[in-house]
Amino acid sequence: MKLQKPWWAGGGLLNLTVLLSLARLRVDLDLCLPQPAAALCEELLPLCPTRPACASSPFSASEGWGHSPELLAKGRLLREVRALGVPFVPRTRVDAWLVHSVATGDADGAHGLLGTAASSAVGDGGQAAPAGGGDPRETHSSPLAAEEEEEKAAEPTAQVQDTGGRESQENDILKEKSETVDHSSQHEEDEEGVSAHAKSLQLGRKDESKTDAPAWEGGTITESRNENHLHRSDTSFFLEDLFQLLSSQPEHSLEGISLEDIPPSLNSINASVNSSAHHINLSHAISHDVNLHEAMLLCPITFRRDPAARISQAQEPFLQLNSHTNSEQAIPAMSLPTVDNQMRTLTGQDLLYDTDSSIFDGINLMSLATGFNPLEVSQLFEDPDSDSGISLNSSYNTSITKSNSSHCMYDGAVGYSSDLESLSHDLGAVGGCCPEHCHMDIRTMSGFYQDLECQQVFHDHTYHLQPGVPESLTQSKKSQKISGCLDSDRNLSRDEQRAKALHIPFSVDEIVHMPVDSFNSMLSRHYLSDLQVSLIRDIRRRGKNKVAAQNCRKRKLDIILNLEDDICNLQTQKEALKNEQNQCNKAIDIMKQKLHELYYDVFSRLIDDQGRPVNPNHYALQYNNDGTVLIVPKELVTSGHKKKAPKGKRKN
DNA sequence: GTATTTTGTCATGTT
DNA sequence: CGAACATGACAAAAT
Repeated sequence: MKLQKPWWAGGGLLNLTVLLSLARLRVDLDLCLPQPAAALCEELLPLCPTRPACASSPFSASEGWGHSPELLAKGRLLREVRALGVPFVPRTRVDAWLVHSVATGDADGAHGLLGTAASSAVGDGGQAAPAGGGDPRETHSSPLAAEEEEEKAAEPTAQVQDTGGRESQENDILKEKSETVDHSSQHEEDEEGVSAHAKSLQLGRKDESKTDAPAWEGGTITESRNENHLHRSDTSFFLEDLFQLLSSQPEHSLEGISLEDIPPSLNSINASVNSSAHHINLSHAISHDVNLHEAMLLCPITFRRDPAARISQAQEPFLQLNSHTNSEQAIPAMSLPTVDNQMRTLTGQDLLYDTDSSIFDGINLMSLATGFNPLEVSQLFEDPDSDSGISLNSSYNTSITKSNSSHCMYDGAVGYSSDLESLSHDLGAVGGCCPEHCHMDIRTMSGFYQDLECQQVFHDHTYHLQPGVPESLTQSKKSQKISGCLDSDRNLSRDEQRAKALHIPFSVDEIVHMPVDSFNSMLSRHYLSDLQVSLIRDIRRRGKNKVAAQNCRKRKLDIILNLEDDICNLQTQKEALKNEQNQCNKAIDIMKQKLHELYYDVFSRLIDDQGRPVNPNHYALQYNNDGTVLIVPKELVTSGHKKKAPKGKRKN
């Protein structure tokens, strides 16, 4: 059951009203409806009057809904609901919404469409309510509606105080609406007869509202709601809920709540919403479900690592708001003061707060629908290492059950953390190494938490941290505290640990660096077992070998560095030799050129017997050892037959 | 989670 | 021959 990314996720306008309602309905549908019905719910989403696309005037028929294809499509979809076999029961609120949606616009079209949908429902034996039977304005005209209005005017203060109050109020409103609908329905019963099924549904709704109100006081709001959601098996109920929720949010917006009562983090959302959709009052939505996950998430953020966290300013009101909600419920789960729990919670905060708020709502609503504790579900998202919700779930259960036994606090967290497991592994045994340490910490912190008992939500498992302490410091202290059990042993080398285990009365340094004579005399002077002597010799051997290895590596490194230096020197030398070679080549070229010029100069001065100039191409100069120079034909020179020039010319 | 570096250790050879 | 040392190889820890 995974909430897919919806149409609103990418936009700047976050319609929480629709978001929350649809998220819940999707959960419900996924749980209870056949798949086509859930898909149909998806199809119905765009029809939401508060959707940004038509949010400019959600209930203005002339702008958004009068003659709108959405309305016609809605009628088509209503027919499809029935065609899918979903026992859709168009109760008065659905009809009321339809009528209300088109009341200011094309009433005829609305009635026509409504008649189409309703008649289809009637044809199936469903309860087809008259179009005007459930008109909210008519409902409000009733005495009960008047009371509702009065309550709405009188209750904002209570709504600001806690989210549970808002929920209970909402439930009261729903109940009263249901009762109001009942009144109208009873009139309809006389004419058309109300199905017992619809009655049971309404009774179920009443029960739900009855159980919800005290539920939060008892700290089991999620459980009660879960039960209700799980017991919902009638799909028509949810389809009606869809329409009801799509339509009722603007009507039931809690006008008494000002934006100041909304945390800044949500005010920003509200501001963006208000900027583009003036008719959407998000107060109701915000006070409805968001606070549930805020209650679940914000309290632990007191210890957030990042002081610049964007929610830091919003925490305090929620701490007070939600502590009532969770404190009683959370106490059984509080006895998990494990480091890893804290880490998980904190990292989970980071994760969760960087996550789209829709996921929170999804979590929360999933929890409502599936029976998971919100914390439990959130932990599923908290654990970055976990790829299995099952394992987390089991871990959670383990921690709860074991912590209830009030034994060593570490017991409850055994299943939580691979880190802790590894730590325990390194310790040999956490409880074995420093149980006193752990219990001492718990005892010393108990007073602190008694002070915070009514303020802190213990659910977050971070109660063992002192607020205000930066998490980085706390983490380091935590790791030090944990490793403190180990430090005495863990900082020792293996040989030192072995020597300590065998109670060898010498230090490793002594054993290793002692001269051989002293070493032998030391062994002879002390009565040592063979095991001890063997270990001492091993320690000495390993210690010396360790030093030797270090020296060897150092030496090797030096050799490498020297070789690198040699390479550099040789490269420099090579470059110098190359330059020298180039200079020599240049000198040779110059000399060749001069020789060539001289050659031709000599031939230019030579003449043969007839007084003609000697062609240098046919003759060459031959230098003899005695210093004489002969003019030799080239063919004789090349053939190796060195003969004196027959002409015996001499250089002038 | 992987790749690289550092470190400790062992086996073996040399001095 | 034994001790000390040197060094390659390997694995574990650290980065």
